[in-house]
Amino acid sequence: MSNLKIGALARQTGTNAPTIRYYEEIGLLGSVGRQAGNQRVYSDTDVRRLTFIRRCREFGFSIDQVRALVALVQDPASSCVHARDLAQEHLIAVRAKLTELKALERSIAAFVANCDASCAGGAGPDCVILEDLTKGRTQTRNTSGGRCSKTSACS
Amino acid sequence: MSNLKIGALARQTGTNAPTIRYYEEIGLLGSVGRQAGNQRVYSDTDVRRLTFIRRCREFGFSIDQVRALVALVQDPASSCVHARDLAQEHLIAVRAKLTELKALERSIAAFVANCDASCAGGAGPDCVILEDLTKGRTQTRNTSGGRCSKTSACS
DNA sequence: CCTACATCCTCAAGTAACTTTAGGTTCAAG
DNA sequence: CTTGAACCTAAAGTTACTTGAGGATGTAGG
Repeated sequence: MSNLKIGALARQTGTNAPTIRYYEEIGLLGSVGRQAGNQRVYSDTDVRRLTFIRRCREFGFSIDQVRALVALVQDPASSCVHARDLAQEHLIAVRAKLTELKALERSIAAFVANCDASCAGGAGPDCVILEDLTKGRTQTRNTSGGRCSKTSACS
Repeated sequence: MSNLKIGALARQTGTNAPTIRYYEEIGLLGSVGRQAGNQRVYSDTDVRRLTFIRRCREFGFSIDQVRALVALVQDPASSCVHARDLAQEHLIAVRAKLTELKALERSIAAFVANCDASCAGGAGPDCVILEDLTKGRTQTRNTSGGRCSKTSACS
């Protein structure tokens, strides 16, 4: 019953105002009340609903998944076990992404380390590290055999 | 000098043919030769270049960053230290994302665990776990106090 | 040589989840 | 009563592609 305008709702939920309008447009927020001057008015219910939506989005759920979750919360006949299952499914995806990202982190770190070790100041076209990228996986290479090393720069 | 057609190049580099055409369109692949019948022909140089691009993309570099890296490799006056710096910058972003994702994983896992512990079979609207999502951070709650628990389902 | 059929071509539109821009109205303060 | 912040709608832009339509070309078998 706080009767917020869109700016206040935006601040309370950490959402941009256009995003809030967008959520309304795609039917995530249901119908919203209006003031005399056609400006949107939001209630506590709306605050809770948008908070829920934002949290789900932070959790990495897609808009469609959030739509399902919102329906779930609204529907008296639904079971929260369903929500659990959605979350479980999503957890698996997150863990896969996590694994990928870890591998990525190692690769880039290795790339940077290789640059530091064997390619300081070398020229682009002859750089052995850049060359690696055009071939197989970037991997730790022996620092001594490079064409451009600290002791023999290639430019 | 292998004179590949787009399909072969696609297979060799793990790229869809339309994506290759798209890269050409946005200027990532430069100008490509054509056969008599107007079909694209690719050389070993193209294979290397596309491989480089794909690897960079796998590394999570944006198209614009890849464009910079490609220019870097092409430019005889450039230094590979520049590439290192781009990578270093990207590494920081990846690590930030990694941290976020780890927190996310913990949150979702906690959510699922909470569901299992205190909300099995409960109805959506009354589910304390779903309710959590509309409030503060999801956190470990005491399993005994929930309104819908294994021993007292709420539907 | 002719017929399938795979592969290629271009151009246009679709995708997710918003953000940005343009041009105009309304509200709150002084 | 005026000024400036906040609001409104509608449309286009963003990223990195993917998908689809409709037609041309290349190749293998008969």
